[in-house]
Amino acid sequence: MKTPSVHLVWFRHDLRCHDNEALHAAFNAAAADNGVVIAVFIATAKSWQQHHMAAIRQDLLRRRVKALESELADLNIPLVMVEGVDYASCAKTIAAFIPKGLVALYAQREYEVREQQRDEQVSALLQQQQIDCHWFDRLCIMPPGSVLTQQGDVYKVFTPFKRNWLAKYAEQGVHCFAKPKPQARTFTDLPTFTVMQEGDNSSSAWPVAEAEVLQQMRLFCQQKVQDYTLQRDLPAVDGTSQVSPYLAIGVLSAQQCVARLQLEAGASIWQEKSGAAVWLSELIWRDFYKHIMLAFPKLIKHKAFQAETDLIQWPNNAALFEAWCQGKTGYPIVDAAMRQLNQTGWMHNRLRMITASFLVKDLHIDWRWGEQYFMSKLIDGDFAANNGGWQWAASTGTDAAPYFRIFNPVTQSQRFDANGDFIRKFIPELAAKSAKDIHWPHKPITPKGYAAPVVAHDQVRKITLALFSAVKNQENQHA
DNA sequence: TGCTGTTTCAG
DNA sequence: TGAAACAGC
Repeated sequence: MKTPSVHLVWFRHDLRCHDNEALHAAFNAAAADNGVVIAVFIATAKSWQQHHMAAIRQDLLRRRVKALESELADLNIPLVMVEGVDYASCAKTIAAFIPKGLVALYAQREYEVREQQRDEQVSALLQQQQIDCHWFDRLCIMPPGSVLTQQGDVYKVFTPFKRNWLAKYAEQGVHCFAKPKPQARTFTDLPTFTVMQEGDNSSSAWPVAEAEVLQQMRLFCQQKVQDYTLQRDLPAVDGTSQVSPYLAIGVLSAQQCVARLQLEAGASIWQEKSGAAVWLSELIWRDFYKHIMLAFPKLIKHKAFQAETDLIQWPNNAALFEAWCQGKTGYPIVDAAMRQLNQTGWMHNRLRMITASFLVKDLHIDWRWGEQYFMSKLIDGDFAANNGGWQWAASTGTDAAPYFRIFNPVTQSQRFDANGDFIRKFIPELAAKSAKDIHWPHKPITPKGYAAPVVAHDQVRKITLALFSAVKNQENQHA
């Protein structure tokens, strides 16, 4: 019997069967030439380590790949799970793996520098052997390059980007690809390979079955999104979608989120400040930061978008950094937030802004220290979103908060955790404090077991203003 | 999705 | 007296 043509889907950050364009295209091609579809995932622990990927995120990834294996098996697609090394060796791994009859590879494109290099190497290698590569731009809702100013430039400011994005969306909507039907034949003549290792199960609180994840997103769109505008800011309330870990590894696509939102919320997505519009806005931020990252590779090298802010000499006091990491700064909302991160691998977005502002503008520590720490702990750690968020908070980014926007951690705490419920949950030392006193528990004295404030906010904020205005003035003089 | 110090004005 | 508005950082 003749060897069938083989179509290989390479799963990376699109670990799903629904709305997977690469998988969909491979199916169509196999149907056309009477071939078969197979799939591969390559674990690259060394690269993940280099990128400071959190252990809990690595575990989520490995658990998800195992679940994907059985979901693909229902479609008669074998998923080969290889324990590789790093991005640089992926071409070698694939070369060693190439099955008999392979005619094409299908994958979703990624925009970080090393990921692009990896894909170029794989492209070159397969081209030598007359194997086609098909790359798909499905990581963003609107692919990079499709949302540009009238001059053809990449937007550097979010609001006009969003306006243009929404106009495109109004015009063309979003398309989702159906989950393929099981293929009639399957391919069993797989090469030998190093089997992927299991994770440490640290992410077990997060389900990984595709159906369950989809259901969570749908329930959010049905039941919670209408209250999102206000509820999303309260860390004590379960008012956010909680889909970020799944978007980060592609159990869900952002397109699926928008399509479902449209279905449930209808025209209210066009209504300013409706929950649907605000949640959609968050998804547009996700696109915005990815577009910016691709257009400005210096961001991947951890350079500040606003170059002059890299002239600031951050004191980088190691003891203060340690206090921040451990949640022992003496500022309850900051400490509760950091403990939530350390204990659960996730932090509420409002708290990400507060803790980031505090690290940079109260403790005077380089935002890159915080960026890396977040990556090393977050289950949803995504370079573009994390870097974008940090540069926004640190006032070094494109369309960032102005440098003089310095959060007062006590005011923020009073406003967004008014009863102190969130603080009490993560700081048992303060459990007895009243709603009034819990935000600043140091009067008349700091409770036993809780940290004294490591800095005085009203003093350090003035130093921040001076640090920034010095480099801004320098900039003006050069100009 | 800012804070702070100051001014203004109704009551 | 305190809410609201405002300007500057």
